[in-house]
Amino acid sequence: MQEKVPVTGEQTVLIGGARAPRRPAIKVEAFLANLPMFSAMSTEEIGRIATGTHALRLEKGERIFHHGDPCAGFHIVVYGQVKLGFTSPQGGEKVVELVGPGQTFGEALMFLERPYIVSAHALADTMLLHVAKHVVFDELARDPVFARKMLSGLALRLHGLIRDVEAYSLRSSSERVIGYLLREDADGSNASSGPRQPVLLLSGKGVLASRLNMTPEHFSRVLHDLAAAGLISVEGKSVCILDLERLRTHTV
Amino acid sequence: MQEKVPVTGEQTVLIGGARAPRRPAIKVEAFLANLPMFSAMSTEEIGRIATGTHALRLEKGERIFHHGDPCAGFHIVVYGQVKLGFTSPQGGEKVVELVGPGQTFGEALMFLERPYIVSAHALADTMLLHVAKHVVFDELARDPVFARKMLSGLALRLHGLIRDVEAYSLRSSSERVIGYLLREDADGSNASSGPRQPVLLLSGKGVLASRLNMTPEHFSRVLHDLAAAGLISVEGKSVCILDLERLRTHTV
DNA sequence: GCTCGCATTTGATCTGCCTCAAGAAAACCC
DNA sequence: GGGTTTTCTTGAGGCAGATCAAATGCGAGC
Repeated sequence: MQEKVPVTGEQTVLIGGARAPRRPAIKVEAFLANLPMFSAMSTEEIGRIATGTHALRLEKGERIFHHGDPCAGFHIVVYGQVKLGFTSPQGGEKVVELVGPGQTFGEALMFLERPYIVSAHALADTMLLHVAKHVVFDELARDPVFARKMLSGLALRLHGLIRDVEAYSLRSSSERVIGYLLREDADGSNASSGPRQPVLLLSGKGVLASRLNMTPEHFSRVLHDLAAAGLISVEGKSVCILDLERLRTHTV
Repeated sequence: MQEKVPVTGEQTVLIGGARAPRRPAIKVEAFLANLPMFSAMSTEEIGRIATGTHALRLEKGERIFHHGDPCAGFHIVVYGQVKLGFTSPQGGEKVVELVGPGQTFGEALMFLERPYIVSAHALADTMLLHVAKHVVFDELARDPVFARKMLSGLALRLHGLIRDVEAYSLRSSSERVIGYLLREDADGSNASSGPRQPVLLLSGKGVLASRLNMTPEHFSRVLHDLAAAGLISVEGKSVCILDLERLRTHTV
């Protein structure tokens, strides 16, 4: 079950609970203040947000919310990983988004009086902060800068989703895999110089395959083919890009 | 070429231009004030928005903006129809969205400092209002209610896009067609009672097929099959739903 | 280390949808 | 109105990727 930890004032939350000393503690205010969304806020404002925030700790596999649940606020990942996805009537699942530390999810739905259309599960032991709708709305009414950041946030999400739609509709599955690898590669420590670092696949290949809209079998084959063509090498969750240029221009 | 009509103060714009008397005239302020987005605004505020608004008239097929163009504001459709889509390097096109009268497009991109990723074309003779970014931003800084509406608007768009992703990834093409017909049917005059009105397909079947992520050929076949099953009847752009219940539960 | 359960790979086959091609029907345009 | 262009339909065949099934690898718990 989810463990709810109400957080007010300057309270410190021990990540993982007070009796597990190896897990680090965080100050909710400090954590919030470091997110882009809240970065321009005064201590006082952050304090007000923290008032409506509580921590959630989830074990691997636990459900955060489900298709049809009402939305009472949005979530921030402190550590761990969350998958958002829908389930088809026939039992199939499609992962829409993977959310990692420092990222948020569920903001958009706060503004629509509708239940969730996707469900969220923890893919690993995960800590979340849940920020209640009403403190967000209060702050939006008070702070135009915050409103602007919120708008940028949603716009960015929209942009990503449109890119996904593009990928799903006019790219082949190997192109989607390549696109994913290149993006992860660029996001990682391979900004420009030095020896190439391998790309670490976050989460299992099955989940990733679903995120890329293909079956695990097909994903495995695509990876195999790219390796056979000498473009990458795969070792467990670690993928080395052997020939960036050829990978970029690879067809079929 | 596009015809730009700067609009300030209480100016009246003759839709279609002053020398085409059969086309109705609109007052920009009045038109803006009737949009949900601006509905709560005072006359003064609407006036400020109108300051940054100009009218555009386009002929069928004309391009409004293109992949890569910078974004200077957002558009509102007064009459006509606009398609948003991307073009693949291999020449293929995918329609992401069809936008009709009273609807807006391009708001999201105002908040990202990035060029358009889709292009927009008029599918019919179309009149648009273009609202410049800066008047929107000024108003956002001044009016939290407007900010809230803008956020709702983006959230709604996001919601629709997620539904599309769901449809693309775990529905078959006939299910997408059925979903489209049912949605159009519900949006139209068939709220609940009376004899069933036929659904009018907006825009050509080719465009619609692309919107639903399938080839025109396949779309034609699906329509044919549904008609053969006695669920609908098709006559040009007019589709009659003969058996709503069976259509809802139709498989394959 | 060993065993169990799950994730991943590999192989064989199937199918939904696309492609190409050609005919029919509208829509457009002097 | 009649010819031209565009859109829509119909047919035949092909392919990317799904499905089903089985083998293999691998980490967690003991």
